[in-house]
Amino acid sequence: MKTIEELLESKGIRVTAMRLLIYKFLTEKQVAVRLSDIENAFDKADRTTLYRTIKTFEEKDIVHQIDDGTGITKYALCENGCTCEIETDLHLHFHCNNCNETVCLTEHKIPQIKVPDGFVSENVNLVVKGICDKCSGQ
Amino acid sequence: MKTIEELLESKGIRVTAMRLLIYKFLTEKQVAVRLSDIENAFDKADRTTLYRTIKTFEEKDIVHQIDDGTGITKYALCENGCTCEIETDLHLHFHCNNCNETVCLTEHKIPQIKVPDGFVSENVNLVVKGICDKCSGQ
DNA sequence: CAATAAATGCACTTCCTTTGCATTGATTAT
DNA sequence: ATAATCAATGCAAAGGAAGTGCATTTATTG
Repeated sequence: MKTIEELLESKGIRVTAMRLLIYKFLTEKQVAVRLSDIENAFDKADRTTLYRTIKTFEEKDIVHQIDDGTGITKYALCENGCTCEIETDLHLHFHCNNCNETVCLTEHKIPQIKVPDGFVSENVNLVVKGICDKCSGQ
Repeated sequence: MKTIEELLESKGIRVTAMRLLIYKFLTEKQVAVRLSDIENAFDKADRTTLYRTIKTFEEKDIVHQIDDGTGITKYALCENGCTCEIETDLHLHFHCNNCNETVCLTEHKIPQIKVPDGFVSENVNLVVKGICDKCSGQ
């Protein structure tokens, strides 16, 4: 089990207090977060720093973007064996229409999608919408 | 084969010159269009009109929204037997990473997606990304 | 033809994203 | 250690897209 410091270094980015905090914040969140969520969690920090930190994380394959159809980009660390950094990996995300939260369903893989002749599939983005386990359990 | 006028009337919206032009523009386009694409095509018209026209079309199930991951909402008429107006219909869109265009693959249906216990699937948004037939053929 | 309602146009606002530039902080070489 | 260098941060502002309020025009109905 790597420390966060070791992980950041292994990805080739410098370890800073801000980056450690943001990484820790992401690990604690069980859902995909918007930039504004991070802003609210770190009042002191400038949004530009948060924005650029997330962008750096994204470039270094520490987080991945999620477009869940709300129109606002969300980000998530993938925890258990998710290989989002691989171009051909099959993402699967669930967006709850009730609580408006989006989660990574890393254990549920996407079946192979067939495309017409001439089309080359490189990546698949799949967002299932509905009611999440927390909301349906009520 | 209905005329555009008849189609609009059957959907319960008034026929106006602007709406006919926009509808015609959409039928001629083989790809999903952004609002700004329509703006560029109709310099004279105000963007609010175009915006509201598209919204009206959307409400009346004439066009449907596509979220292809570019962060910009796109719209498309679905031509052959697409039943996008049905909530549970399985949309499938292809986004080309080369020419940046998004097309409706109406003939290719999405397989059933399994979600974990407690989750209720209501809708699925699937975007396959890669190289489209036009770009791969070169 | 008058009254009513919808469609259009203009102005403005808001939200999110992105960039430029100065400043601070950390790293490397002398 | 100290200077030089480069990355990280903070502040300000710009840009783009989406959405709203209100006045005006256009079409429909009585």
